[in-house]
Amino acid sequence: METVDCLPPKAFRNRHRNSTETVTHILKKKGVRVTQNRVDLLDILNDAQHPLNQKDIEERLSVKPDRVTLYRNLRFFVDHKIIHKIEVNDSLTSYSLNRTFIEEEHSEEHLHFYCSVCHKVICMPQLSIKEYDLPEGFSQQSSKLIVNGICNICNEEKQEI
Amino acid sequence: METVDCLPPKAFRNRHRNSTETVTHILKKKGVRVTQNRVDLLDILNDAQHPLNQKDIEERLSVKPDRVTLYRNLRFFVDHKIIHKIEVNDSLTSYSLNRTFIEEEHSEEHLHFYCSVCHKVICMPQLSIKEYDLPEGFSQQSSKLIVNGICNICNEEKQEI
DNA sequence: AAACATATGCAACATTGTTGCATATGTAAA
DNA sequence: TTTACATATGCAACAATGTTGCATATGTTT
Repeated sequence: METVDCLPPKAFRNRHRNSTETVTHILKKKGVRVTQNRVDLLDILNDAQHPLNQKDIEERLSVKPDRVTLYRNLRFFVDHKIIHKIEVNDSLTSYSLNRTFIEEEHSEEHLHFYCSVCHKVICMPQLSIKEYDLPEGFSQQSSKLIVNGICNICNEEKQEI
Repeated sequence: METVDCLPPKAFRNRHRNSTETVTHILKKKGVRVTQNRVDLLDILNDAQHPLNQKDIEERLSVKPDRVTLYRNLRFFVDHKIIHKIEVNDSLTSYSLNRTFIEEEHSEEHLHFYCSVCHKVICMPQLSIKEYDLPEGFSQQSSKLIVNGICNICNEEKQEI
């Protein structure tokens, strides 16, 4: 079972003043090259409070690398399990830092919430995906659960109107 | 909560000799135009024992309509809730006839299994998606659960080797 | 500082989704 | 059955995203 944990634990968030340091540490630990593009990309994902899609990331990059480079680095990080890919729907894929890698602790596969109003993806590591009794002969490798709905912030705004 | 039921109930499968008749009936009941393209498309989905992707469908069509027409009709049927769209992952979308529409009965949203060996999507209407207690303020509209693994047939074949 | 493996940018192409528009076809009314 | 009209279709074209090959730039190790 693949492990996923996309929200920064509080302890972790406060411990590191300098995101770039942390991110560089991750890359070195993994034994891959530390380049500006990669550090920038991971910095952004490290700072994010929820998963970001490729556009979100591009918007936040001060120095924009070639589209292909960003694409390749995202794939590279996914392959190296440094970031986690969340396929929300046909046309939306989000990415988040895989913090289990840093924390050396494991969390179950969990639910991802997609707000149909603000289109944010919200990671809910506290909600593990429940088990299902598959029919005889079927074996499970991984699972993904996307819940569509309205998030707390958009629900509040709706009330105010 | 959207209702989904992709596998033909046995009673239903045996009742109709002529798929085209059934399919024409569906279109008429919905009050939309009955065209050859649409009947062919629904025929294929009606005959299928598991959800099909656009390529699967194209392969089975004896008379191939324009790519755009197939695309438009798939979207049209999804909008009219005649077929159900299953977004398996980034690059794979499958479609299945929405039999709840014919049967006038409802089933909960359920699990879809994706076999990583044969790449088939298998519908498991007997496994309803379990409920989750979302955090305060979040409301749920729909959900989708894709379980990746190895299906019964591919597991059997693995044993034989 | 040199040597080498790898990351990057660029050009190019593939796939899928999408729109506009002229023509063909299904359907309902005469 | 024919006519009239709304809608479905095919075609051309374009957008977004994913992907590869290759020359050049950069990082890492010695």
